Amino acid sequence: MTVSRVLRNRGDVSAATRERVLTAAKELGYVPNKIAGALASQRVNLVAVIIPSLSNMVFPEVLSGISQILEDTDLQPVVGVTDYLPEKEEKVLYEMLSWRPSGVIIAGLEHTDAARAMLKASGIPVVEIMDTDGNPVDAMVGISHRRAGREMALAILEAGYKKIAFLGTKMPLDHRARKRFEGFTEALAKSGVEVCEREFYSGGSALAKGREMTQAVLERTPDIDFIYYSNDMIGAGGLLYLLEQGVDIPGQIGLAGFNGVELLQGLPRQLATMDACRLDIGRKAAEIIARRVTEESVDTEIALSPTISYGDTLRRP
Amino acid sequence: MTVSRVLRNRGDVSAATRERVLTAAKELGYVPNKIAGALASQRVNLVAVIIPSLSNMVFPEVLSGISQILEDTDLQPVVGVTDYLPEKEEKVLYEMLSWRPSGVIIAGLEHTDAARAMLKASGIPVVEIMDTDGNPVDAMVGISHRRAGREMALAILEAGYKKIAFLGTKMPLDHRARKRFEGFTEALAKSGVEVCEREFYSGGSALAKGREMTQAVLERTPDIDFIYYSNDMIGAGGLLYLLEQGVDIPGQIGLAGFNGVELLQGLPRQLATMDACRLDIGRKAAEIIARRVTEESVDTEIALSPTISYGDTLRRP
DNA sequence: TTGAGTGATGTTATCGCGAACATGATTCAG
DNA sequence: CTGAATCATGTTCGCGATAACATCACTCAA
Repeated sequence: MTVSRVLRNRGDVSAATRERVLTAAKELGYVPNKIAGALASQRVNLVAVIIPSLSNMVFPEVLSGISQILEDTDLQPVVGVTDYLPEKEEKVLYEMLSWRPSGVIIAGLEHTDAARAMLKASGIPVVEIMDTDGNPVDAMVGISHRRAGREMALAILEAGYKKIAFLGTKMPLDHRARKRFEGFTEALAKSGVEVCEREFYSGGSALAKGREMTQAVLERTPDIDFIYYSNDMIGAGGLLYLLEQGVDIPGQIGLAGFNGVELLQGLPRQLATMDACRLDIGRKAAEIIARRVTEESVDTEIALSPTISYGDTLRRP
Repeated sequence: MTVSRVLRNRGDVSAATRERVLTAAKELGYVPNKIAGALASQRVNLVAVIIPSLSNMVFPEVLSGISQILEDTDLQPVVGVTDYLPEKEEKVLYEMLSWRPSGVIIAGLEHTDAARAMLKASGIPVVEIMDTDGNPVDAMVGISHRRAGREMALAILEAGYKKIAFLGTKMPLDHRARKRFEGFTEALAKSGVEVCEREFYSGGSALAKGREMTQAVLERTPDIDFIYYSNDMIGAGGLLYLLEQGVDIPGQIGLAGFNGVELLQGLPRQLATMDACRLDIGRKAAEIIARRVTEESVDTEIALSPTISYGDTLRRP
């Protein structure tokens, strides 16, 4: 018992015994068994973080925001990856919940019924992140992708572009990309404009895909004057390709991506984009969990507002 | 007890009761408590994976290799990030070991004494990955970065380059980058060549840094004819910069990076590089853990051989 | 001198499950 | 028809810590 007190800095222990315990522990290479500790105390200092992918760069950044905040608490993030598959999300969630974490941060608002039920039944704080177009189980932090698509559409129209193409990922599973696309086409439609070309990819090097798709749509429809990419990586690929072709950007063709990834800073031209507030989303989500764990109550719906960065590839209004 | 048997598919349970249990569990939203299960069975199906960073792209790929293999077992990876800090590594390791995982996969061979002691004392399989220049606590899977540096040096010399610069990360904490650099300079020295310029960065967008540093060294030493970058991202930045400047590559200046990242495929020219076998490292490491957990004994030292890819930026021999 | 207060340490029960063994029912070979 | 094997289910105990309470020694004010 005294050992337990020393190792947790709890209760009164004389300096002498504390010292003895500490040296003995070091000597024996003793590592306390958190499993037993958690079972006895009914507390687990883990926060389940469930995201679709680690190779998207977006998610490591969210994670980094989460870590920043949790580092000042005794909570620890544990990551699960779903590969954008609802069934895998359900499985991962089940696995994580069976460890009785102190909270869950999960990407997206779309989950299987079973997953949603588990989240509700878990009795722990749940923050759904990235997206705010929908109803959260508990709390949510993110941006409206529909609005992001709309705003980009308006900026493009305002800049005078008319023949607009959309290049993106195959979207059945990426709801946020889908919502951006929907918002985008909606806003164009209101001005009587229709996307004149669209192309979707999956897998492969995004940069290379951006090139290929850009080339493909321009071959089919040479008079395109704007291309909206569903992410910056393929946008960067397209930008590199068009520059090589000697196309005047943003005069002849304008370009925009989405995410505001750091990578863009090294490109020959700054691609127009929209910041997805990734770091902030992670931080805010972690804050909600941290507060909730300490019994405070908090705002549960936070919609951040991304702003357009015009870069060098979209004429300013 | 019967419930336990049903939920773990162990022992005999009649189809009827199994059914009853399953429906009851679903109805109640029952999620078994792994904490108690682990405590009772002394088995935890987690594998601790400890890596320096998630934003390096190298590590997500290693992780993906690990996941691929572990998916066919009942093991699950749990990731800890150290930010290249030895003390944080120690802390993360301690935290993870206190959950009594079934195995540890940890990047690098350099750890604090305490960390090494914990690994030894843990009594579970430990695989140190990425690097083979040193002595593992238990098993190791990786490539020799020293040799990678040497081989690149030889290829460069063979191609006839003479004024060679090195651009990389600030290395005190990135031992693998350091070893590559050491192998590189060593091999050059054997041919009486010395690196004529070197520059190190930390933080920021790697692509942008690659540009800046390339510009900087060329301003200082305009007659450089080869630049070896410690990773592909800064190499890509340098490549983009030099192409903009209208430099003849690989005639006037040759370039090479390291890692073989997918990104390169979308660049205007293919950067010379060396594959770090990331996916393979992850797979092999996971295999070792999986085998060991099932009592099989396995090879414990696996050195993979990366090969040079000449791309378009290094003259072929 | 006393007894309340505090500081340091010990004791016991408990967390929710699984291992090991126990039990009762059924099957089946000889 | 019997005894052994098999199947289905139940019982008991213990995993390694913590919560809650208990104990004992000591201090100090009234």
